[in-house]
Amino acid sequence: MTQQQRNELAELLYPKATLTIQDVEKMFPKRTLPEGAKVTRMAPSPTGFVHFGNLFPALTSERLAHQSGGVMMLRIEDTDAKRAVDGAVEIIINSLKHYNIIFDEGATLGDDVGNYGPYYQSRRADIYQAFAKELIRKGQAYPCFCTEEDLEKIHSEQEAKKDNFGYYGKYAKHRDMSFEDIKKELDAGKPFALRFRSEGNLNNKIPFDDVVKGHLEVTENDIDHVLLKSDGIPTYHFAHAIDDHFMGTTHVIRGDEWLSTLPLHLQLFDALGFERLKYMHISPLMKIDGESKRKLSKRKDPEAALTFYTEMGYPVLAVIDYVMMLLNSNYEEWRIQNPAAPYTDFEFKAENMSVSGSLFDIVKLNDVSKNIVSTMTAEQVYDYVCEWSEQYDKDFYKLLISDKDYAVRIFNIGRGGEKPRKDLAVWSEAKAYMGFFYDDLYKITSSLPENISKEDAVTILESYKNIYTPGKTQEDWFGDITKLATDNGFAAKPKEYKKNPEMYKGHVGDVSMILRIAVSGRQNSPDMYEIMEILGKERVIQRIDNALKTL
RNA sequence: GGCCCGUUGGUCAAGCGGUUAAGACACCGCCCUUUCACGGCGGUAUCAGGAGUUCGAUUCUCCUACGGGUCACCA
Repeated sequence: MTQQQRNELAELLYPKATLTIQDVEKMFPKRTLPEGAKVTRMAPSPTGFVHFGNLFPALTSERLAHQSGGVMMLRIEDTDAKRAVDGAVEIIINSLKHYNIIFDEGATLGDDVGNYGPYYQSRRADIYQAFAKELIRKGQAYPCFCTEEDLEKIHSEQEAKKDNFGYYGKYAKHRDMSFEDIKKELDAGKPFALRFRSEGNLNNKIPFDDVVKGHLEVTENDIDHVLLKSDGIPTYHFAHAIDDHFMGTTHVIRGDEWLSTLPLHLQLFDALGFERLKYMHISPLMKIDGESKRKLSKRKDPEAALTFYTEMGYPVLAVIDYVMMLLNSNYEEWRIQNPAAPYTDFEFKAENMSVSGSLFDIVKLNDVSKNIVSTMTAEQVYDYVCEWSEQYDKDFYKLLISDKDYAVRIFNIGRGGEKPRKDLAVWSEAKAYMGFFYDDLYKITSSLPENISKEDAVTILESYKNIYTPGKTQEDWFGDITKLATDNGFAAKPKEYKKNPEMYKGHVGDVSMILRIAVSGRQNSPDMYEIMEILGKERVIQRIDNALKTL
């Protein structure tokens, strides 16, 4: 084909695309940012599902951009109309916002924000086509008239011959069509896709330095990938090259499933005359499934959905901390030294990122969460539990807001000080933890331990009713219980009992247990003294009476 | 199958030629303790295998095994 014909072909193929590359260059001036500022982006397709794994590149992008005085963009990759879901963009923005990931630029629920838009790829067709035409003129792209069936046939032929899959070499039948033949197909109204004319060779390796993975050696790409689909909309690869170039992205942060198409992307940047960008490929989050590991799956694993964490009531900061720990190996150490510092104080470094994929460990998440919750004030915990229950447990919510002071006092048990209680990991556990404080939820669910007779229990409860006086110091309060123990043949200290078990019915702990079961309805509870102080005399007596009837 | 990446205790991992191979979670034991939780102390447990380079390999090279990813007009 002559240069003349190629020029003509470009017009023939995309007659409506009048934008030139000079126009595009004028549309997107270079960014002026401080030295070292990173420009990152999140580029989801609008499928309406935000995966837990999406948090990894998202948080990485956010931290790197914002801690360097850079910019983080949201670009919607809606080039595949089949996959688009209504309301998906809203879900993406809101879910990420929930995890403190806020975009400086890009798609919003209203108008785009920023000077490098549109940030919806479906609205950038003319931009892509300007470059497509340029590639056609340079002989680096050509139309392919294969139908879906044609491509399937090629695929099965390759399967049979055990050849590599793809549109390349002898399988690329439209690669060298003459101008006249192309014209004939076009005149016949045949749809076409625009393919990249790859000069790559499988025998050549491309050395490449990934910011996370380090030095890699990838094989050149020899497949003539589709650049523009038959509807004139680009594939991801072509859009990625053009958008990230003109939007001024400095670091492309994405999952490492993209590593295999990296050679194509590099090729495209070269062909378009763009300077190559820095890439950070992040390993996927894995999950153990029987004997083997696999990617955390949207279909099989409920914890893959971001909504799972909201429903369970994981504190946002706990989830962020857990992700940060997996992302940067020294984050956990930093957190131990700075238990209450905001995570944004931590210096996030690409070189501390893990090269291989890690297993999702919900037990660890729970531990992280307990630590986070233990640093909160009672008031904060109250607010979070209210926020959660308003949505997921309305009855409990009503109880909580009916008397805020009461609830805050409950959450305050064991809180603050050097060694705070670490009991709550998720808000959904709150009800089981402290529900018994509310008469509606109080119920004796535990029977007496075997070593305590019913008679003793009755005697002790009856006597305690007469003794109990609120407002004492904890010391005096416990003195009463100790006396009750010794008066009834129980040892004052567990150690005395252990020394001479035959001399006693039990020890003071057993006496406490009787009261605990009566007052809280169960064998485990936070500090009894504080519980009684919060419940107040009337409720305590009521419950003892109830226990007397029930036991 | 081709191509690419990876492999330190059950999990997350530090390590970047010479270490008693950190730390955290989990587990077990002891201590503290009126229950639970917390906390303290201690313990079990790891360099996938094989060659090579080296005075010396967890660290470097190669091979094997295993695991993962990917091979669309999806992103």
